[in-house]
Amino acid sequence: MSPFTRFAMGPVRTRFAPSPTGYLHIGGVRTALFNWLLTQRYGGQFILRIDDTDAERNRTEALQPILDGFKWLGINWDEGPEIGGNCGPYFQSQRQHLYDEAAKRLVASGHAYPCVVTADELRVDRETSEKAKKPYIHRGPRRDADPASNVALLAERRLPIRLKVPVGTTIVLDDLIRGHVEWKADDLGDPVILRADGRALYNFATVVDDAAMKITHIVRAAEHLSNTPLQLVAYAALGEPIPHFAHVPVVNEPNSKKKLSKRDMAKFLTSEIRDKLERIGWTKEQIAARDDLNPATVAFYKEMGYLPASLINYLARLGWSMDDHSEIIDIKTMVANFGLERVNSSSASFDPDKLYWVAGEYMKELPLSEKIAGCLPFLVRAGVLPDQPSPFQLEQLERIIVASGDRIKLFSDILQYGTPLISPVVSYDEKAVNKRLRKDGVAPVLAAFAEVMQTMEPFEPHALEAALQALSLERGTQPSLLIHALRVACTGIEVGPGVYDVLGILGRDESLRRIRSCPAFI
RNA sequence: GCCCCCAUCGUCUAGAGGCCUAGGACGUAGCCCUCUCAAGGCUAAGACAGGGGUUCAAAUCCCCUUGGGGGUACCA
Repeated sequence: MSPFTRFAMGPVRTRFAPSPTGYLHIGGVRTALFNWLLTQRYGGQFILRIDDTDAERNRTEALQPILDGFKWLGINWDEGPEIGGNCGPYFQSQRQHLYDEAAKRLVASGHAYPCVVTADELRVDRETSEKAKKPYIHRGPRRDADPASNVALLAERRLPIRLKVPVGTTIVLDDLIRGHVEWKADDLGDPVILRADGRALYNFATVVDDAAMKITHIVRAAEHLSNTPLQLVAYAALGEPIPHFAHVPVVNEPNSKKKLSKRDMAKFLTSEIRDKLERIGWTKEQIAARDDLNPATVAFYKEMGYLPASLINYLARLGWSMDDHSEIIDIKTMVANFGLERVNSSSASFDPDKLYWVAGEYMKELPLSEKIAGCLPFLVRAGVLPDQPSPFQLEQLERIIVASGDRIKLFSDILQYGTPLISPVVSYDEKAVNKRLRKDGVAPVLAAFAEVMQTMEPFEPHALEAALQALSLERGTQPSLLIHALRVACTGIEVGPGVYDVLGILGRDESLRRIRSCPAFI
């Protein structure tokens, strides 16, 4: 029976189990996305379960940024933090009793046994094997003891519990992405599933929880493939049905075959990225105060003004394809076509350039009102506009955004195009001034055009263009001479929207003021 | 060391034995459009890791090598 037949027979239940680390990692969210897409496609539930068993590394406040990241992206969960569900609690730290109970049950049934070997003895054994260049496979002395005596032993001493790997067998997995994989049980040591203090180990807790939560499809990063045989043994010992597994390829660093790791995220906060953040209004102190502001996290893209749908689109295409040509795939189409059978099995490098392009494609389609709403906070943060802009300022912003057109790919791009028009020119680009203003013949024609502007009616782009063409013809100069001079005079820079739009947005008085005080005349 | 996974342009991918002188996309370069920058149009460079098989035929199947990754924990 194909796994896809089984999808139709009951709801698909998938889960994502992040640790509360304070940020949502790009690689993690991609895995979560595949889980979510699967449930959207086949109908089912996506569950968020918080893996907070590692007490030292966990802060409760560190969960919020993760939930915020999912919310921003529109990846909603059907069960989990904030909303609960029938299989709670959804925090592993609150489920210890379940792991404890399950482990004891396995001892009683002879599938597990208490470990009487001390950590020191284990270390010595391991080193001995290593010296002999032999793999170390641990089998504890109580392994073959009578289950009842093991139970009795546990009643008097607190000991770690190990799972019995069935010797002589072959453990097989038919992974939905990797295909058929097998391991010889004899290559695997008996793993500890419960520490002496009762805390469960990952490989056991995850199985107990996935079984209890009736997870049908375990879609997780490929780095967990090696954990799977042990987990399969645990399922069998527990007498639980084995879910489908799909190991998705990991996300690599840009232009690299190295995994995009949580551990060395700091290195992604390059000076270039710092500059970018500062340019959009972040102070050095604010950047330093947030360790999640770097390109390996979802929060970074939110702060840079990426449209969430564009990140989803990019991440889905990283490792998955719909067909041989589609790049921009809206969420509805994605859901309707998503399937594990078109997820690649090799790892993929994260490409910021392509993401930027995707972001631009989405921005092109965004309705004007949403563009304005999205850009505004960036201008406010940078101090270009007040918290409560006047109707005039809002109208001006709208005209700037319209005039900027496809130049705005990220909301933060408004700063590059909007600031020179909203704020007074504080500095002129030296190169632009030399090239466009301090040039023979520019000053007189600029002055003459200012005269025309003074009285022309109406003061709007079409009329301005006609007037400029007429003046250029009359004086025998190239229109472009005046056009370029005007842009630099009015904005200080050489790039930006069409110059007639620039003048129209500034208005007659402001345009004249800027022209008359520009470096062409001093 | 041992076990497992992966391998097509710089990057993301298409390709399930003949449709492949390997297709698309991002990026790069050039040209066109043009008041600059974007956007758009056109063009170019650019890949089957290597070696053996199997087959009339291999990017596609098998084996080996190489390279990358993961595991080998009382981490997750």
